[in-house]
Amino acid sequence: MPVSKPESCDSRVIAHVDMDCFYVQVEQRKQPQLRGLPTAVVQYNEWKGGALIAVSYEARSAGVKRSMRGEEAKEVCPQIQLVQVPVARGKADLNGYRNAGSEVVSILARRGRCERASIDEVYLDLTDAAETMLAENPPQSLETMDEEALKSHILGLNNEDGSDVKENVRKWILRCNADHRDKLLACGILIVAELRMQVLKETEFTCSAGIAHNKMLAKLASGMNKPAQQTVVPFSSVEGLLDTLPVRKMKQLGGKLGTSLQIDMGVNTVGDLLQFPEEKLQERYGINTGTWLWNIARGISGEAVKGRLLPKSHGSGKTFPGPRALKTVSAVQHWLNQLCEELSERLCCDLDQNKRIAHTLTLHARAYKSSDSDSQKKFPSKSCPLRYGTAKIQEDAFNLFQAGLREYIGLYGVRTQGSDHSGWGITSLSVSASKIVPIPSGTRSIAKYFHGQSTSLFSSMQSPDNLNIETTLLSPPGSESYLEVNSPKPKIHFPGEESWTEDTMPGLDLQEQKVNVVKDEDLSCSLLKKTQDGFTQDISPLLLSGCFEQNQNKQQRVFSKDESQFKSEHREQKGKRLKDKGTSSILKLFKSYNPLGSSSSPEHNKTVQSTDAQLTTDFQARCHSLAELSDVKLVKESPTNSCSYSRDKDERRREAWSYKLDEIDPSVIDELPPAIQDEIKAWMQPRKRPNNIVKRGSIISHYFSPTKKS
DNA sequence: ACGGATCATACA
DNA sequence: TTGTATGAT
Repeated sequence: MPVSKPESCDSRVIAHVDMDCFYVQVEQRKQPQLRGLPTAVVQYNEWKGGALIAVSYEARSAGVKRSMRGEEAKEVCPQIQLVQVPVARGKADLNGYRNAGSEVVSILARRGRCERASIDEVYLDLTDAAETMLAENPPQSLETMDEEALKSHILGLNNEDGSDVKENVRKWILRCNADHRDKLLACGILIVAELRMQVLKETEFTCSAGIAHNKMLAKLASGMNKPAQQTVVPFSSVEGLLDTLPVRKMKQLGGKLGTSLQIDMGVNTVGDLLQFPEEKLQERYGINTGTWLWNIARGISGEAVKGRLLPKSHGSGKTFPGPRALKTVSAVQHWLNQLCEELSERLCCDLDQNKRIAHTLTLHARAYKSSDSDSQKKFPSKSCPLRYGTAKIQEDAFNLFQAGLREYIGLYGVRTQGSDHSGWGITSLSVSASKIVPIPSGTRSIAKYFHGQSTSLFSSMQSPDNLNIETTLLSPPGSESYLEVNSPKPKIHFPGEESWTEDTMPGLDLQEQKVNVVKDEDLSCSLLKKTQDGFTQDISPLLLSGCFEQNQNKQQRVFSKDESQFKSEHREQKGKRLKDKGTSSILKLFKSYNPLGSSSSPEHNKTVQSTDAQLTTDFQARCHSLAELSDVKLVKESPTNSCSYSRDKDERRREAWSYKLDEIDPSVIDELPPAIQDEIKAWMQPRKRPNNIVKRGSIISHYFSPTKKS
């Protein structure tokens, strides 16, 4: 599982920053009267007071532990304040925590490459910042030092009794005779201390950090002194640290691999690993894992800090434990609809804020069958191309579920028809969106060029007639749904499944179907909200014009053209772009290259036909997605969920932009038609000069301000 | 048949 | 590529 990578440089400065009981802090910021009190965040209050998912340090002192139930926590600590996770659509809603995590990331990313490792953790590569500081402003020259830096814990620094600990730390940091690596770490201490103070000042959240020469050690260190402290691992203390460290404390060794090391190899501490030759470990655990084990025993870990501030996938899921297992297909459909609503909303947020499009929709489910205890894991996950629009995602997810169900039932050769429903149930459902890529850079500016903003579009699109056109496509509940469910036109093909018919499609009991009405208020992109609020509409033109066009004349679509047609059409559009104001010429362009054709066709194949050698599949995929985007349904916004940050919205958006722009893959541009390339290059020109983020932001806002033309 | 909901990554 | 398994928080 773990893979060893060559150590790129043995004196990197890596930090791991971990928020302290993050969910609790988020809730305490919302309710400041909870600060300082023993507090826990709990979800699903129905059963035994709900499960604790975050516990404040005051509560921990009182003996409250994570994965206690709420009632249990009350027994141990009667004064404990239990705060429930927000619920939306009948499930836990973590958006508040995600957004709070984004606030933190945007601060921590200021001094070096930043990798968002989870909702409340990041890795930082501060090597460059530390080297720069060492060259220009070495710690030795410091006359004052932040209190926060002085509170650092430095592993291996012996604190003799009676000696002033902070004074020792100060001396260690200022030490002139330190080797280069220690000096770099000293700079890291100062940088991280400053970052943590900025986080506290700007978000009111405390965090802990580890500072070391690689990710593994930094991660290890960040957990050693919590909360609100930082720990440093100098090179000289690595051996002693690992020697007595239980293997399961090491990241990646907390599961089966760690257990195997203990049981099969008698390895209890990381130090115990040292006695095994590399070949022995490779022989037992494979070449990659073996090498990795041999390296980590020596404190070697070459894993790079990835520059990634955003998640690579979005998922929405829910479990239905035991008695709450879903027993009817329409119950499954109902919950799938809820999950897909949430997913769709988050995809819209991502598109709005980060200009990214997801390409793959995946459904995962778990099922149990009472007779077979092992049947839990076997429900297959299925995926398909992702089409934007809540109703489409719902439709596709449901089809994926049915496909999985057929396979699952086939696997067990079950043929229950109605009678034997009691042994069956779906115990978990989740939908996720992956393969998220940035929108090709030039497209937006070009689309913007083609149509000026038209605020009037909004009102027309929000008129009731334009809403819920697609909801009728969803099979209605009740008996009709039954038929639909049990003899579906297989929209997704699975090998070896051709022979299945409705006779062998028994499925779950349906007699107790509860009507699940597709709600009229759907959730929409915040881009609508923002524009209504008078905020910038910077990404709107492409989307809105696409939606507008779809609503105007849905049938008008063009399929399969070759590249010459693609190009000539582009030239044509470019020639008369002024006349095209209000229609989405660029979108037509992209649609014409949608290899899957119109989404109104129920058939979407799993395999993309890449017969067209002119364009790379990557570009085709992007065209496809852009075409699909035009089908986004526009509807009213739910008041419960806004995906914008709570503060400094505009500023953060701009920050997100400068980050994204840096990430544009130049090769993408090369794949565009020459004429478009020119436009993009002209557009990208100015931002090459400044290396300063503030300056860059202003340039970007110049180019993207809705009031100016590019 | 509860540690729930999300994420990431390696491997076949 | 898709689906599975593992691991972490």
